[in-house]
Amino acid sequence: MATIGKAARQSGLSIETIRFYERSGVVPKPDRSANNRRSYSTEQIGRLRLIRRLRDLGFGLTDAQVLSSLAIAPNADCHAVLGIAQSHIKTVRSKMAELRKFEAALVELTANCGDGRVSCPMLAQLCGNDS
Amino acid sequence: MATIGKAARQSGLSIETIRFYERSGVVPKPDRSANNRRSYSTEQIGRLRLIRRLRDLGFGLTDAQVLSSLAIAPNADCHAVLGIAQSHIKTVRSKMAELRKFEAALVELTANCGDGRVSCPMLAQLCGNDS
DNA sequence: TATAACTCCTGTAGTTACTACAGGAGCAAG
DNA sequence: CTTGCTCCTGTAGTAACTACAGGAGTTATA
Repeated sequence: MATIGKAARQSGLSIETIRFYERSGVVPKPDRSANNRRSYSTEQIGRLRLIRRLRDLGFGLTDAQVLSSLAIAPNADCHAVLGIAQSHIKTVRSKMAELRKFEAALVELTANCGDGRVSCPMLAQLCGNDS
Repeated sequence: MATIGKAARQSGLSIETIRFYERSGVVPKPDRSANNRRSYSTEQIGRLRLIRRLRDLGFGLTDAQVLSSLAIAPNADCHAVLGIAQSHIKTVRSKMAELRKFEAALVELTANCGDGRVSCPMLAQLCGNDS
């Protein structure tokens, strides 16, 4: 059984984040030791580490909570996992598409910019009346 | 001079968003008509529309505020505009790189998933102790 | 043994960029 | 005279933390 500091070091999360996860129900409340300190088992630390990895992959906390629950279920439903993961892949791809559009527009807008003229062609173009 | 509803329709922002921009100092407070209603000039509506377009390009509100101020300055400093825009392009590109990493990892993790096995290879891999 | 340094506790407020009310008021049409 | 439209202020909620304040217990050193 480890203190929250050790759990933080071993999971890669901060102490504050672990307390926040507990407060918002992402992980179950751990036991408390005699002096009211939180006490984590290796399984619980593993769960925290899994959640950190899922977050590192861009999953939302809700997904991370569901997936980490599925991970400890004895007969984890792989199809449910796959569904969440594929939906997340779709989200990631549509965000990438959005960013690509941003980039193209920005590169075009700034193409004529900064050549020493007084008024800015980028803002001039964006100030136009047509949508 | 237009009401906030008209300003919203003409700028593409919602009424609530315009009030929020005013509250947080992104745009200056407009005049009020006799019955305490906000009253917008065409210049102010243009500024709101510019801010919406900058937001649509992914600029943060702080950048949008600075850029929309530069837009109405008589001798707008094009280099300042260019600096903000290029910094934003960098941000967009690094976010894209991050998403590409997410996508690659997710595709790999889910490659062996969902073939009817009982335990999930994706979660099994993420539960590992290394890293 | 005293004290300094460290970790832990609870609770609250701040971040970004809004969105969604609650509760009220002025104004026009039926 | 009531219904409906727009407007007003103010507050609270969203995602996922982060950063304290203020206090208490624990450990290391002088």
